[in-house]
Amino acid sequence: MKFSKKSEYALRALIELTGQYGQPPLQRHEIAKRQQIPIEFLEQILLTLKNAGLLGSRRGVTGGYSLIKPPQDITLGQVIRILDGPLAPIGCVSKTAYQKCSDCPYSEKKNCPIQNAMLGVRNAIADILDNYKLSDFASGHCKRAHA
Amino acid sequence: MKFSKKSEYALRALIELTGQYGQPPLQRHEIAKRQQIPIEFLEQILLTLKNAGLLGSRRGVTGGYSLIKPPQDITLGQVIRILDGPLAPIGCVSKTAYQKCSDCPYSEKKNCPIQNAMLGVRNAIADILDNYKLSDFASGHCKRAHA
DNA sequence: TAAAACTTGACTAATTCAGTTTAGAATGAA
DNA sequence: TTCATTCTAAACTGAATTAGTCAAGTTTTA
Ligand code: FES
Ligand code: FES
Repeated sequence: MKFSKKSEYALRALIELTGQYGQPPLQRHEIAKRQQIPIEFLEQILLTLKNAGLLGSRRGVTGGYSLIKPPQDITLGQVIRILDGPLAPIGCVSKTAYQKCSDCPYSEKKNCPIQNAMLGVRNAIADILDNYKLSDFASGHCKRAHA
Repeated sequence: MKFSKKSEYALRALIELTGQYGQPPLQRHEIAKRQQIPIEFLEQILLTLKNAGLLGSRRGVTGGYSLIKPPQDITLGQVIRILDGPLAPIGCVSKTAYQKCSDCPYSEKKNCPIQNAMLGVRNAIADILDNYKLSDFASGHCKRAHA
């Protein structure tokens, strides 16, 4: 149940880019240095985020990466789904990538006890991550797990 | 962020064993057949659960596996931790297997925005799974993610 | 005693993870 | 124009994990 290093690095890089929002682009080597991320690996991650439509980039000597949308319009849920896939702990409760459990004997009858439990888990995770925005990073804001 | 097949099979096997609690042990081939799990793989899982103190077993012709504790004393959290390790999405928010983030620049100052967010996630997951008992499976009980 | 059942450990193929390498294309300063 | 700087794209790698499989036991009891 761990997030990959990619997701972690992505979030760390996005913290830097959030701080730079509205200013000139930030270069990969600057992000890598500040966050201690292997630069070539970071590159891969930034490209993925760019292709997913979160970042823009400019080449050449004054180039770099920058957020393409305001930080309050990007959620942690989006970022993590891009790099790690669906949030759900099991395919049959994913909203963004549902997959029927081929071998679960309760699958057909829609009364699977495991599905029941895991749906709660997936919703709890998504409720937090889909409401936590990049802008909340800057403010040190902390969403509560349960009121 | 997916659970492994091991955890899934373990829970499915435990549903069967919960139904059998207080009665003679259930044999692995019976569990495998009812839940459509490859028998040698199931064996591995049952052994792990046994070594973790959840199951007992008897050998020989009338043998099999059985729960060693009442179903209301075993939580999904316990089971999943045995097979998949800690529930936390990142080492620095795990209560059962804490690990410092060696390369996170905020790690020292205890003001890591990622840690903040992920602690919420880990607590939400643990709140559900550590309160969901095997006995809740039988009753079709569904813990709500958020009141 | 022999069949049925659990026990142990090693083995494997396929995939994923974390990262590296290589080659190329755009930008802008000299 | 030329050239260093920067991003782009893809293939490549070694280690670890996943999901099983296999073989050779030991224990129990009919
Ligand atoms: S239907 Fe998905 S685990 Fe049962
Ligand atoms: S301290 Fe763990 S991610 Fe920052």
